[in-house]
Amino acid sequence: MSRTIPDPLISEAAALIGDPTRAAMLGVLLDGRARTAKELASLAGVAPATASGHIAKMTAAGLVSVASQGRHRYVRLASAEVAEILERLMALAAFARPPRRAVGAEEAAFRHARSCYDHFAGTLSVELAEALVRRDVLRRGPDGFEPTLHGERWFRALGVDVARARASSRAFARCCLDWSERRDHLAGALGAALLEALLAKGHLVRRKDGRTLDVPASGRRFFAEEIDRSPPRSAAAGRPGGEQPAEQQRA
Amino acid sequence: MSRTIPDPLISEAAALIGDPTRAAMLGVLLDGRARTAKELASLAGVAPATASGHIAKMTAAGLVSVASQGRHRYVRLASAEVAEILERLMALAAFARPPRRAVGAEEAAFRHARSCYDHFAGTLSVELAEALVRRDVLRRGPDGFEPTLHGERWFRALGVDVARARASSRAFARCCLDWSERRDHLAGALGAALLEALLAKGHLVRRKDGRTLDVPASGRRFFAEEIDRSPPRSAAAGRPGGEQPAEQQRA
DNA sequence: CCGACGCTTCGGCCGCGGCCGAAGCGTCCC
DNA sequence: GGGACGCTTCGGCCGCGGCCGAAGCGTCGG
Repeated sequence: MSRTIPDPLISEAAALIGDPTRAAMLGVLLDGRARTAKELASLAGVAPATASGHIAKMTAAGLVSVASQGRHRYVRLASAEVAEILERLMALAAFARPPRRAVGAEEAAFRHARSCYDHFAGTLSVELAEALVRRDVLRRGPDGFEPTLHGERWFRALGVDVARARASSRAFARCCLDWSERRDHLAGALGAALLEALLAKGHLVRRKDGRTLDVPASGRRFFAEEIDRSPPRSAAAGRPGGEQPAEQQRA
Repeated sequence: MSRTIPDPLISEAAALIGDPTRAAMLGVLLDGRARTAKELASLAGVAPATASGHIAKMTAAGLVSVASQGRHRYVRLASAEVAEILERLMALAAFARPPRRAVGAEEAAFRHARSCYDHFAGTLSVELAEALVRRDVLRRGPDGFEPTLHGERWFRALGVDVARARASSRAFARCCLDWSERRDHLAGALGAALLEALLAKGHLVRRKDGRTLDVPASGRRFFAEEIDRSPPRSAAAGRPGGEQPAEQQRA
């Protein structure tokens, strides 16, 4: 019997992602930053020659894009779509396998606040997005979220250039499903601008390696303020401050 | 340097999907129907022994689930999440590669109306979902769509048991991004019930093989009626980015 | 009870593809 | 110009994993 239309399409990209070395590289790139080929090689634990081959393949398949700059070649994820697929694959694996062991402080922090490609993800980001919807800063629209007029002021007050984000060629304010939370948070150009602003204001701080975002005191104040400003939606919603309350999920 | 947390998680599932034979099987299962191991073997073009091994691996990883029934073992996709990841991978491949050749009638029909796991997808489904939103039958809510009170009547008139869909353990009315359209359509328990009802009423007819859905005369009348009942939204419905030439409106 | 059938397990074959070191090319900086 | 550095290409090694046929187990039906 003839195979139906879609199969070779599916397997191509998946086979690329499926190699552990390439997956490690993509995992690194998930923070949205660009990396040189050598950096990726050492982070993934292979020789530069090997990494080079991987990068070439992933570029051809549209998973990553490369920018030459001097004698360096900077590699980054090709698009937010790629990032989202990677996040979903993580979600799949996390729920298919048993929860293994209790989560450590490292992983708790990672689930709490991290960067996903170029925007803000994790428990805290989901709570923020939901609070913004309750406060009528954001509304759900046909293409994800949409800031209200009142909401545009909120973003501007944070230092986000809403007009520039809207003018961007990419989706303006998509919603992105969080793998650890299974709830939406703000992505797209506006999400990226928001993360940028939160970093600039020092409410979030990137760790040097990895995607985990630390939440310093000023950030804890900020999020507590913004999230609690609206009627609590349920008993469990609170606790934005602590970054390692042994967030044990699922028995 | 130590690899960051997520990599092995990502590559596991992806490696499974990445094998062409397994991808072929998953592609077949994307129509939501359960298949016996032998059927899958012949559809994927391998010996039963080979297929058996693949099925075991995919089951362990939570990609498919198996139900023994007499001497048959029925295989189906494990969840709507898996189906969505597969659809997204297709989208990625379709946009990374050039459109290759002009789309044939086969593929045009496939893009127009097909089943995606257990719900209705394709151009027509996207148009229907958007029309239902315009007519206030559906609204966008925090977890995808939500039927209005008036909308519940609409669904019931079609023979959809809304209360049962809502009681189901799975997500009630998620929105699912269409790979060929890049726009949302109705998924989740309500989406599944809707497809069921449309098939029962004869507005859609499954082809024996593959996921393409044919739209007989009664269905064409139904969709024309339901979609046109609201003001047209704009001249060109699609995003300018991915133009599909000759989206022939099947006869 | 026996044969047909569906499925799985086992053993062995084989090829694809990841890996590296060495060599080559381009860029930068002294 | 020369050397250090980043990256790529090439050749060759090697192991993982997909594939099959044969054999074994369970189920169904006459």
